[in-house]
Amino acid sequence: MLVVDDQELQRYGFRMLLESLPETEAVGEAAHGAAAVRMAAELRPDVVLMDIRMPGMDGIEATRRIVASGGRSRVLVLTTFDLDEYAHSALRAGASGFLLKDARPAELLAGIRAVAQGDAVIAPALTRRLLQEFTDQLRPRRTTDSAEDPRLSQLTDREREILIAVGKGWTNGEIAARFVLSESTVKTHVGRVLAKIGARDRIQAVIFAYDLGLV
Amino acid sequence: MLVVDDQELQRYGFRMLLESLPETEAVGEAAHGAAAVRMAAELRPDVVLMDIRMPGMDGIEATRRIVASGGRSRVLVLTTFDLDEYAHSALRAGASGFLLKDARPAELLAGIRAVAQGDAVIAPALTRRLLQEFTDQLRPRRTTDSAEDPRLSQLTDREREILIAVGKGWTNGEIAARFVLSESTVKTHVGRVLAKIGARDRIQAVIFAYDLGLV
DNA sequence: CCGAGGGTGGTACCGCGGTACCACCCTCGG
DNA sequence: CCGAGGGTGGTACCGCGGTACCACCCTCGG
Repeated sequence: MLVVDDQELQRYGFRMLLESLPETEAVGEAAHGAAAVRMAAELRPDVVLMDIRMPGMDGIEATRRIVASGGRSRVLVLTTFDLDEYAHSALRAGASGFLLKDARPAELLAGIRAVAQGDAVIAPALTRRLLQEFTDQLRPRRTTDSAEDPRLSQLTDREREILIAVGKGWTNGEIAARFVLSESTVKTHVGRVLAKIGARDRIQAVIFAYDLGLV
Repeated sequence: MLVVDDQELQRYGFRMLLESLPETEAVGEAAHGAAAVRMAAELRPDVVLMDIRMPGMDGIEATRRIVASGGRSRVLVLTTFDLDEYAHSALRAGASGFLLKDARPAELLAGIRAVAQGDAVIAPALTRRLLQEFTDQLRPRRTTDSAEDPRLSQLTDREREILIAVGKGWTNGEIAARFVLSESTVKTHVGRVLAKIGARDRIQAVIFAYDLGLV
């Protein structure tokens, strides 16, 4: 276990909390990122409690280096700020968790245990946003983009469906089969889609659909 | 608060746990998805505790409908299985949380509180995988993919150039003009590219190029 | 020196894609 | 009630895309 924070009082608080746990062995301390990276390499702690805002190398960069070093250490970022930017950066840097310092001790301890076991934890307030983004990426974008690109908003619902099908690489015949239409109808729809979005052929429609994230 | 589970004993357990909370008011119960959807519409509970495996309409579908109905109800999925499939489906269906039934009561309660407040919770064991996928999606694809996809490495330099040109939506004639080739030659190259990457037509080649980040 | 493989070019042929029309039905708002 | 617009379906026609061949040249390694 390694506690990284530039404020001594804060380190002291964590230390007290951690030493109350039966399973926690030694606790190392570091006051800034560079020291954290060095001590993580020496002590090889299971878990590193990492503050973000620190003079010199910040917690994000320190996390990146510790994770990149390939050791078994897992980093749990603890910060007073619930800013999205920080959380994102921390998670991209390879942190196994992101909690707020104002979490109750029980939550904090549960989080530490989870990270020690190889799981991950994220503060509930952040989980919602993360989930939001995640599902946004999974599900096809909706009305938001339609407003962004005037060409898309010209399309009727049916035409939009057809465009997405074209974007998936389906032939007119396949689209006809899946939508239970005649191929003529599909051709008509595709033709109108091409005209409206200003595409020369369905290939440019595919590119258009990809660029707008429809597929 | 609405508890949805096909096992009466399980519902009883949750009920006992929930009624011990000061902030919890009434608790409704449903034994299958259809009843859950109906009761959610009537009772308008803050939180719905949803089991996945149930006879008839399962928890995923019930979640989808409750969320789609636009009410204020938030769904916390509770299941004995930590299978990725379930979790993904549940989250895509719009669930605000996904916890395992074997979580300790304190975690469960914390999860319910978080969801009631509009936050989201995910079981630590799942968070790790979700994070993994999330960060995988965030980072841009680069040269690594060339090595990753064996189909790309089969292409000669010329064929790769052609593939990229196809991905830009150029016709054979345009490619011929820009590369100062005959259209026949372009056709030959395109044909070989399609064969090597296993594409039916140039449209699927375009999609292939996009998916690999070539364009 | 020779063979393999990549790059180029050609011919012949078919089919799907795309355009240009037209027509009919349904729904909905003026 | 009627007209507009969306959805559907059809015919006719052309051209590009794709396949199946074949051929020739160049480079490079055995």
